[in-house]
Amino acid sequence: MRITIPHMDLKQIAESGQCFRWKRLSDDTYVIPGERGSNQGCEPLTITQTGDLFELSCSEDDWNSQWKYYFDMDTDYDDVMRRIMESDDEHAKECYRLGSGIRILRQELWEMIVSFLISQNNNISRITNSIDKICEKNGGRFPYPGEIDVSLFDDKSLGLGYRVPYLKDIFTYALDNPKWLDDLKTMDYDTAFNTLKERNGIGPKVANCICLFGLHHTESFPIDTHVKQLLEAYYPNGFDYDYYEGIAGIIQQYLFYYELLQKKRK
DNA sequence: TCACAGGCTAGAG
DNA sequence: CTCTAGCCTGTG
Repeated sequence: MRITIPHMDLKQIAESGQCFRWKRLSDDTYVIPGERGSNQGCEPLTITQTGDLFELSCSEDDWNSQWKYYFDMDTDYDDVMRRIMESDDEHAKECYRLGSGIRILRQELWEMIVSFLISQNNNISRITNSIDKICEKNGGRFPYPGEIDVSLFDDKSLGLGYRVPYLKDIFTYALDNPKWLDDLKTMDYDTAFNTLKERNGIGPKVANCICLFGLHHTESFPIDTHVKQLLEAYYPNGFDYDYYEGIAGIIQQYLFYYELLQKKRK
């Protein structure tokens, strides 16, 4: 099927660091795994972009029942644009010019927890590599609690390093506490953040990433080394979190993406 | 060789 | 409370 979608750029999303299992076929075409949580067994989606027109390999029913939600079509990105343009935040405006096609995908919570646990003190190629290999060991599907033996993480070829015990702990905990994931989904941002931080290997940065990308708490503002640097460079007097109430996390994505582009140029 | 990469933990002060 | 060494490991 075909559909026009505003404020969406596949390359920008793919490089914004929120998804680790998109397969790039070209700058305009990506394959996105279909299986996610309770939707396991669904076909992967091939999506091609031409301007704001998108060609998708799924049916209109699949779009309405699943992918439309995944691409966050129920968030008002026109309003986000307005909030930036009506501000006096010149740096945010500049970032928005380059990254206005970024959306906060509605990805599956468990996959985000595991992915961002692996992401700490790590680089993108190693993260995707580790996740790919873990999925390989599970028949190409992302493993859910109980689906795999946690001793699998000891395999050195996965390149997980010191994060191995974190992964074993979280898989064991989620299996022993089957309500945990669903409970997280009902919590407000602060409660979810603190509940996540109770787990071994989840600190403030990882917890915020899970809140933003796994629970879609768009007020969550993860601060990694890059964001820390850009805040010091562009916001010496402090970032106005209050002005961006409710959408600071989306703004963070624009700032972060811009920062990556600048660093790539060097 | 050495710093660094989408950080966290534990221990010291 | 804040601060920081050490942690796995591939990359430049």
